[in-house]
Amino acid sequence: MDGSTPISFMPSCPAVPAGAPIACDRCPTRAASLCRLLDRRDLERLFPHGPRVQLCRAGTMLFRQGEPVQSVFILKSGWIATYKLFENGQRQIIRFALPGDLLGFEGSEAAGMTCSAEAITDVALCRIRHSLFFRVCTASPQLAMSYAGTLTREVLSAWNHLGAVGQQPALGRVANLLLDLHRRVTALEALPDSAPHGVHDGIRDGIMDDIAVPAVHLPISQIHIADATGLTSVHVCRTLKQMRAMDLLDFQKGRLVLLDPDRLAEIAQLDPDRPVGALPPPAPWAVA
Amino acid sequence: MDGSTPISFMPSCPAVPAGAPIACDRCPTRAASLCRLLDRRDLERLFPHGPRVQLCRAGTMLFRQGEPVQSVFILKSGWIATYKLFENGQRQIIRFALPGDLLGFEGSEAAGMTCSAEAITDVALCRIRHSLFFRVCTASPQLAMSYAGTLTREVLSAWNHLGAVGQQPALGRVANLLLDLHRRVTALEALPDSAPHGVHDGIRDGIMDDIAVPAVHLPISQIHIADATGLTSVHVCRTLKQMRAMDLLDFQKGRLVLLDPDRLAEIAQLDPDRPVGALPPPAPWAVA
DNA sequence: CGAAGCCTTGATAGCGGTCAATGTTTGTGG
DNA sequence: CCACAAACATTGACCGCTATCAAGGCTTCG
Repeated sequence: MDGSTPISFMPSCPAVPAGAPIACDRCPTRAASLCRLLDRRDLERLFPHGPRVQLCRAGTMLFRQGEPVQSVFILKSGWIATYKLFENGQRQIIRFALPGDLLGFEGSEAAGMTCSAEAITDVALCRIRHSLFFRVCTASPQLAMSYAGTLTREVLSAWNHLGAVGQQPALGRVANLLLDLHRRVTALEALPDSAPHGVHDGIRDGIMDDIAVPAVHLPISQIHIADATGLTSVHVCRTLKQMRAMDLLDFQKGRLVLLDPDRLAEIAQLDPDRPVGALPPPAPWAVA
Repeated sequence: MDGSTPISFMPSCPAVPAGAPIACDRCPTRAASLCRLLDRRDLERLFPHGPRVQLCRAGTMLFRQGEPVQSVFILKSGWIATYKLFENGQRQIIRFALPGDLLGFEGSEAAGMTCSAEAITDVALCRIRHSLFFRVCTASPQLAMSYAGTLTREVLSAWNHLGAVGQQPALGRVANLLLDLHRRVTALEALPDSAPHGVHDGIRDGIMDDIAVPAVHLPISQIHIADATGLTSVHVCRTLKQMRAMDLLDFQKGRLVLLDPDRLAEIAQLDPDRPVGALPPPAPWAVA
């Protein structure tokens, strides 16, 4: 591969013009511990010609259920949904990937990819061939354990999701999902050099609280919520209406405002905080 | 720690009398790739005084939701269920751990354990302190990647489970679960030196098939199935009855017979095969 | 301005939950 | 060996949460 050759593996994915390569310590978001742990040697092995970023438009399929395993992706900006399709035409959204998250490990040699991935917004991501990624991981225990940490967080998240979908009524499921997304978006925005993905308005509401209630932007529709929670969009609409009436939260046009976080947390029964960026200590070079 | 000191971290867990320590390459089951990859040096670090096995009675809690993270367990024999409890008293079984499976990574420093684990049958397991486990993994990239492989399989399993619970009706959920367990038990029994955990009867049924239909033993109740699938035990009972009437499968008193695997697979829409023991190439010493 | 996609709302129906009673199995102690 | 209790399985009656169907409104975009 030549450093000046633009990568283009999908028609609707215009490659970034191969100019100044975007180094990973200039990563717009550092949510993924991977980003924190990749040292220069790792980087050189992963990106022999400098890391490059691909851009994809909203709606692009990054991979499809059943395809052979090929690449892992580090999401740099934008949102991606992974989901399973069923024969009756329904789909289950498995997870929402946010900037810093890792994708492409949702398969095995034997079975191929078990999910499809679709860009919800325009996205930018780094693509790494599986073979290369695993070779580098195998050579760097720190990186391997960082990868393991990422996987662990995905498992915990999946189990939380499973608990909500399996045992909670509509109200709890929606609360669980929105609270989780809110937490993640907020954590992203708190990162030092993050691009402003969310809208902070500092709205004050009727609640007798001395702190402003911030609104965050979630680029998802009620249909996404429905497919993620195992409900129908019609019922999600009714549930959101109910939550508004209960002064729990307000979600309209992608604007989420938590009106009563405490009561919401009780309803959602979300796992306690999993700090997004705090788990592994940052590598020495990343501290500077 | 002295090699002759029996480990006893739970009242109802009689420690194995410290006799000949059970080496990991004598592992009764080798489902976990971890077991395959642990080389002698790893073993010595993990078990400075020789690996030992603890026995626990059915019903023992191995860890509880909210507890601080302490130990990792490699299950040697028996079944364990991990689950989340909700405030309304319901529980969601997250997964069934079978011999060879790894437990104890279901938490983080920040949040503690996010699940509880209870022995369904009498079990035997190796306990490893977290700090030690991660130290050894960090020192051995192969082991770290093996750990990552285990985590990946857990993620894929969780996502499959999530898809079933989120989008499939009762029939599909039960089919999905039983098919998955059947596959795993069968894979275990196929291992060279596995203890006979299942009952092979080679029953021939009305189906015009030239191979006998084997029955496997699943040590779970309809209540377990209900808690895992997000149904009630009453409805699981009805669903099993229906499946019997449809000549799909027969599950009674822990005896599972698949009568029509093809139709079942279609109903379950389970992910394609994830070979349990086949993923990582066995370490050289394990081949002998 | 028309089309497409999403949101909203109402009416109706069904899957699966709840409640309750009974049967079956297993284990324990007399 | 029997009595009894506990846990699980089974069945029926009834109900509620959520799906389905359908129609109309709102935005966005070409």
